[in-house]
Amino acid sequence: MSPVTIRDVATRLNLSITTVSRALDGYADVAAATRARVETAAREMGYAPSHMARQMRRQRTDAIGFVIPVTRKLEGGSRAFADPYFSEFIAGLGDEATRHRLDLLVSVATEEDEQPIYERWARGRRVDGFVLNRMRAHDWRARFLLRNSLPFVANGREIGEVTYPFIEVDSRSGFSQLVAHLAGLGHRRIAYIGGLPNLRSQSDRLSGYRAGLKKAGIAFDKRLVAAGDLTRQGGYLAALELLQRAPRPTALIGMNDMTALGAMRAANELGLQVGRDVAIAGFDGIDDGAHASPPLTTLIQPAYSIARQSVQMLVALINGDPIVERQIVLQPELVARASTLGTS
Amino acid sequence: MSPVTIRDVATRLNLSITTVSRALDGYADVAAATRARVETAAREMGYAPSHMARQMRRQRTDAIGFVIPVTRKLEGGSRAFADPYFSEFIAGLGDEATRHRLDLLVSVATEEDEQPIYERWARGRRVDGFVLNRMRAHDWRARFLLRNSLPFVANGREIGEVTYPFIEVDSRSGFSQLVAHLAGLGHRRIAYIGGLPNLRSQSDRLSGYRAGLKKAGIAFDKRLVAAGDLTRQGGYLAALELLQRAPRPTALIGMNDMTALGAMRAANELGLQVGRDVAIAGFDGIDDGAHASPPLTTLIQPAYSIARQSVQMLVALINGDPIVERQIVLQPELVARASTLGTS
DNA sequence: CTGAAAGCGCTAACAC
DNA sequence: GTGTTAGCGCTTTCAG
Repeated sequence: MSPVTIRDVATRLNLSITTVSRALDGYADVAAATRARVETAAREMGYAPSHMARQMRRQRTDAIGFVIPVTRKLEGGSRAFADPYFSEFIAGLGDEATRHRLDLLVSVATEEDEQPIYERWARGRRVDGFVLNRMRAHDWRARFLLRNSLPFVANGREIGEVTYPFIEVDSRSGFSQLVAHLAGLGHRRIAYIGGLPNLRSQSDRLSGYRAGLKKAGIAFDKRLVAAGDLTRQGGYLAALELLQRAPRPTALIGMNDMTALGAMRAANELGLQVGRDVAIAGFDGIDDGAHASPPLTTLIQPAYSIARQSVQMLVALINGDPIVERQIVLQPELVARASTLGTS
Repeated sequence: MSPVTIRDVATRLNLSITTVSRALDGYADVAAATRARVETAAREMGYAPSHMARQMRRQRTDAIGFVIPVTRKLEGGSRAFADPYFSEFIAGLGDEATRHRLDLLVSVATEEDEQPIYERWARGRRVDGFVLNRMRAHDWRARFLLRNSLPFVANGREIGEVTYPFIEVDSRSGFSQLVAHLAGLGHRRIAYIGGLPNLRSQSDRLSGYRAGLKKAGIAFDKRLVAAGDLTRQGGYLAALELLQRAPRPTALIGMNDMTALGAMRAANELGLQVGRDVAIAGFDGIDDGAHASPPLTTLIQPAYSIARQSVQMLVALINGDPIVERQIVLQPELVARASTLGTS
């Protein structure tokens, strides 16, 4: 059963394919009666325009691309994006893409093996545009796409002045707030578990942390800063070490929620009760944090709606429509829960 | 900077586009010298074949489609696939697709709004094949794709004899094992929190549960069966109710890990210590279970490798290659952890 | 209001 | 070994 083409419909109606095409596309210059006939026939014959032919003709793919970043492969070569932040993000991309009748192409890659994917999609003009996530301090992807004049929207941005459109969460101010929150609860030894040093957000968050300390009149102590890798495991390991130092930190901030959840686990294993013996907070606002025991204090960044907005901007970019705001900075929302408040 | 086409390369070299095409595709009947010239020129000019044109000509999209199932929308219209099982699954699909130089098209949909997506992809011939997940007892998708002769691989299968290729985890035997495990630990009042009744896996798992009870000489009590919806929240609510009944069940089995994790939360809130006061177990083997406190006893189903195998089968199907095993049934692996063993 | 014709960029028969 | 040609299925001028 080979698929029915526009030509089949035209033949059966003794019309030209032109007319069929226009009738179906809702052009005004088609007789109402003709349009009706065409529509009926098309439905009966199960005709749907070939996407390939259409995109070939219009030089548009009607697809956007997103490469899901993963920190590292798991044992056995397996590779999951363990961070639910991306689940929400993808749901947002998918929903908004569908609203614009766009398809979403995804791939999963570490920083090491992402390049071939971007090249394949870009050079083969597989997608009309990209959404970029987890921007690095210096990010070849932005330069590459700019050079190939492919539209993209970044979540976060590189260091320095930047002309491309982005949506960013002001994590500097967020972490400063978080420190203030903890200092307000009486904490003085507040540790920080960061991430990969080349991430833009790493420097932002760390500097927010330092700014918060300063404001609270607490001296920065670099021994209270540990490196994670944005995963639960990374947070776990870093916290395990931090919490066995003397004097022990009384509060721990994870660069993201997964890190903080890992830290909670470490605390548990060391027999410390989170919220009472040690305060722990994260950043992202993922569901798992809200459902952890105790529930995790965090800064919420609205992944779902950021994703949707990103797609909206991208669509405008692709269509050459004017964009109201090209560079958006959102404020994260501090949600204090039992992991720092101690009440359960 | 309009993209460079095969014609540009041909013109510059005074060759026909045919020769260029063949040189680049590695055909044997091209002079070595010519091939070298072509390759150099192509590289210099930054030529890459247009994917659109190529797929148009070959009548292949080189893409496969996967619709991520979500149980329901979250508040505010947001819609995340909260189940990390799918993160792993997608990573598997993505990796294997890449290995075959295929792209992965994804969308996120509830059972109510999935249909337009399948139709769009199928009718517009947007993908070469599909991977289906969370099969229902009666699943229109299988029938639809069969009717449109579009290749697909199912994870799980409908009720009754089925001719299409699938990969399935024998959850019936898994749940029977799980009950045996709990009965072996002395439990007699073992509750079960299920899912949506139309899911094939629901009936399988429930019947595995009943088989396990029977083997252990425990009478089935329908008051010990509650309905969840595969989400943490669903498990939480169901467990809350079950655990307040008298006599209280001493063990709880969740249809999947998310359900079990929700149940753990409910137990916590009721002041019950999981592993000591109540045993809880799930199914899936997601990372969150391993990292929960206490770690969750579960049946592991290898999402990542199932996904990869599915893609392999799909590729064979698409290419018309012979398939060694069309219908694969895997055994889940029981991993007993502290949530049932009580040791911490 | 409708139709003929030109291509989008590529591949694959089929000649030479 | 290389070139000519005919499309893949559609949209879009441009004529009628």
